Amino acid sequence: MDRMKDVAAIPRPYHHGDLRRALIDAAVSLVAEEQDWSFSLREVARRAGVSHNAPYNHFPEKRDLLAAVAAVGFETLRDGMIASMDGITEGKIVLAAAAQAYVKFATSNPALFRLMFGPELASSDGTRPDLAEQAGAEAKNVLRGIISRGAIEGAFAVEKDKASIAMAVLSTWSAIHGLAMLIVDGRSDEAGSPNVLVEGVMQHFLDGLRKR
Amino acid sequence: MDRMKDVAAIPRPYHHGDLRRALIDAAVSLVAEEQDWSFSLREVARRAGVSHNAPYNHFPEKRDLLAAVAAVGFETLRDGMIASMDGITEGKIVLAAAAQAYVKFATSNPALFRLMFGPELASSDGTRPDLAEQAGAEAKNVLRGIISRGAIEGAFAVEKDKASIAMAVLSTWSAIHGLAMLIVDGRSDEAGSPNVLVEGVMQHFLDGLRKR
DNA sequence: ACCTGAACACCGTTCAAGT
DNA sequence: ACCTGAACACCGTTCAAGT
Repeated sequence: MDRMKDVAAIPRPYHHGDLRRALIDAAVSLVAEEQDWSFSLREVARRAGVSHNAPYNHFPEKRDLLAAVAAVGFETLRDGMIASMDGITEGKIVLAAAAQAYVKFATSNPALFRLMFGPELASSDGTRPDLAEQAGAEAKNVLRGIISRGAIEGAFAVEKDKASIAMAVLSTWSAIHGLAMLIVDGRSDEAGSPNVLVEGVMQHFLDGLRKR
Repeated sequence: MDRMKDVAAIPRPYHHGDLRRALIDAAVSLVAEEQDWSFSLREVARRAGVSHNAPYNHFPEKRDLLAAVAAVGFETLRDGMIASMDGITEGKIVLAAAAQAYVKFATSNPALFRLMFGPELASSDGTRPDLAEQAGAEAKNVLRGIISRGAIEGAFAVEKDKASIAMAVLSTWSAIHGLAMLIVDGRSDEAGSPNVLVEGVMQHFLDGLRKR
């Protein structure tokens, strides 16, 4: 993520070495700094030290640059989830770890998280750039892997058929994603650190809000 | 500049009758039409038939107009939830009905829903305009009411103390809100209508993903 | 192929002035 | 108190031209 140093050292030729990369890096920084992606494309170009429409050689529209930023975010999110599961075998604990990583990512990168799931990436015709579409599926796939394995090993009360697993994945993702969103949006005014809240939600989710 | 011939022979007076209301109405329509709130304040003014900076007499910034739009949305959401519960007494069914209303609102007004929970309403100093802050608490309060009553009546396995109920409310809200967001964002590619998905999630949530 | 500079049609916001 | 018009400093995007 920090490959900006070597670029600055070299005297800039007419053709930027890797402008595409530099633009994405600048945009990622701007999202983090301003907690927002309302910055102008011209500002991104300024940061990269190029003219205000050099970006158009690499991204047809501002939206496409944002999609590339989102893709970086999805990679980081997926990597974080996978790393959090390392060495854990028990189904529910793997799930809890992944949930913690998910919410941790969201609270650490609130604006990026919102951008990743926002509508800004959709084009006018409703389609999403491939980059973001594909990248977005990855976090879900990690959850799917956990649920599938849990179902097969009997850790969860989920049938092994595809539809049941898909529904269980959606339910699980909803709970985690909703919590992350509410925290990021400042709508969770309960006391307690994110970790505690994740624990609480996963507890309710795994045990159910049923009467015993 | 184009002082149009008054169609209905009603000469528009220098002072608009209720410009504030007209601006909010125009903005609500624009959010629905464009599925987006990137429209300009000038466009809103045009729709209301006033000069491009008449709005500043009623809203210090564009953001404040959007906050008023969000507040309208929160009222509608709350009303929908309350109406859906009408006549139902059994705890879990009340909860399911409210969840359906919540997701129904989101899928019927995707852009408005996103605006309501988005960061666009927060002012630069991080505070949210009172309008949206207060309105946003209402949907949550409806859920709190359901959970509280369910806890007292023993419908849910939730302790009656304040902290337990607060946590249960957050868990429930997370599951419903997350599902709504994922559907609205087009990230739920499971087959099935929203209603079926809500049912599935509530089922998992109430029964728990535990091994029986 | 990649980048620049001028140009176009917009914005949000401010300000002095009108009613 | 509420509204207007001109003005300012911006945008995103297009285009012809440079390397």
